[in-house]
Amino acid sequence: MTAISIDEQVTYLRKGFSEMIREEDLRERLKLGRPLRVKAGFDPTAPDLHLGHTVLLRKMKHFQDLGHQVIFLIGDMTGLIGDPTGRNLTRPPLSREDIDRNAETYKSQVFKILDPEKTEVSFNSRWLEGMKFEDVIRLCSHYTVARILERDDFSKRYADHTPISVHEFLYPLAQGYDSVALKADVELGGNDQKFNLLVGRELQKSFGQQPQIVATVPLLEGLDGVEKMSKSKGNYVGITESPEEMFRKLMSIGDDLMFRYFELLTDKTLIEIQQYKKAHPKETKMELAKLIIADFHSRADAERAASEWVRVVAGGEVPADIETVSITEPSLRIDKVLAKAGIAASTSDANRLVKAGSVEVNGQKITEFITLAFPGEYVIRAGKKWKKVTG
RNA sequence: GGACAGGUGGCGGAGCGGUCAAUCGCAGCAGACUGUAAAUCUGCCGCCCCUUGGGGCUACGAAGGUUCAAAUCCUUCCCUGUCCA
Repeated sequence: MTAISIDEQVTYLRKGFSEMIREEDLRERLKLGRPLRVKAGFDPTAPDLHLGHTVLLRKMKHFQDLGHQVIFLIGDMTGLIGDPTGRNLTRPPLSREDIDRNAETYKSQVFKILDPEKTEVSFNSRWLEGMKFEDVIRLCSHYTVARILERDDFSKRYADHTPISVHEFLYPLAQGYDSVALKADVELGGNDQKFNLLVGRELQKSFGQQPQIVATVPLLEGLDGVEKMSKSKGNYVGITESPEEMFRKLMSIGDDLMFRYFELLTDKTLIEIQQYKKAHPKETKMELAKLIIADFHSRADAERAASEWVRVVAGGEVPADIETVSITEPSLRIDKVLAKAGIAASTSDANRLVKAGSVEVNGQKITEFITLAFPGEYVIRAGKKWKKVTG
């Protein structure tokens, strides 16, 4: 990897970024011939990583492929503030316990993509926690309110009369200071992080360092194809999910979105993706799902998930891995069973499902409030939810 | 510190003493359709009880109060925004 030319390195790294500030700087930095310190910060809000995170992780991996040092920074301290990016409301701050637990989850998951040998895991509380109020004031003096307000979500919220708490202004400064503390050469982040990343450049200059190169990846749209993929929106595919679950979720995306996923989540070239556009959309989508799943499980798992999907969703047959719920009562009316098994949110909800004629017991559609006797075993379905109930 | 405006279901947003579990839009769920999805159409969309239609309970920032009756009126408090200082 060391023999590779600067041009080749830049070409390899540039692919997949939506913006790089500035490519000339990266070129210069690479000429130093030492491993670059490549930082990417993660807010410890998501207990599980999802495909949206992997767009960035894949780029981090590319730096590692070229021998650079990646710093996986967990923003445990800034998590206490709550990143205002992309929010039109103030985020609720996380508790210390939440943050610690989430951070551990991160660590256990990122190495599905990153090379542990070339990854340094760091926490920004290491330097932020010890700062005195005086230090904070001094840090704040490096930046002006007008410049902070340049950030579009702040100015939008301000214009919309949506509250902005003063502490939220500290977020970009803290994140920028992380780059100073880490002496970062490069910082990677999502498009929405551009402002914060640029603050890092400014602060590094203030602190007498060479400003970091900033590179941003596009934000991955969630399964709905509209909002960005996020845990809280529920439109995500978690990287620890089962192959079957991933398959089902990926097959539910819109046709346009699948090409976007090909581009950002697989190693297929743009030319190959063009070819896919001519193929059958369903077959293509299945291929996409298999490719993605193979990254986190195995090719065999992916194939298995595919055939399971064909059997269950296309064929309407009973899924292989349905959850079993046990009932202790000697007999229970169907609406109670639905609620108890988690198929319906409440018995009222179960009521509606029965009346809507969407409940099946052992393959038979039911229209009346039958009572199930236990001990016994029933396979119950309503919509896409299946449960096996025993007692 | 002062003056004004406002806080309604996951979100947006009606209602302004009874007919309000609360119009409507979005989101969500289910059914039909299909190449999976989307789109479209239909139904549902607080909780509990009996049930193909009813009954009860809890809700409209919080707490009190007026009234036969309040999301709707009064008081205090909390929160948000705007303008002035």
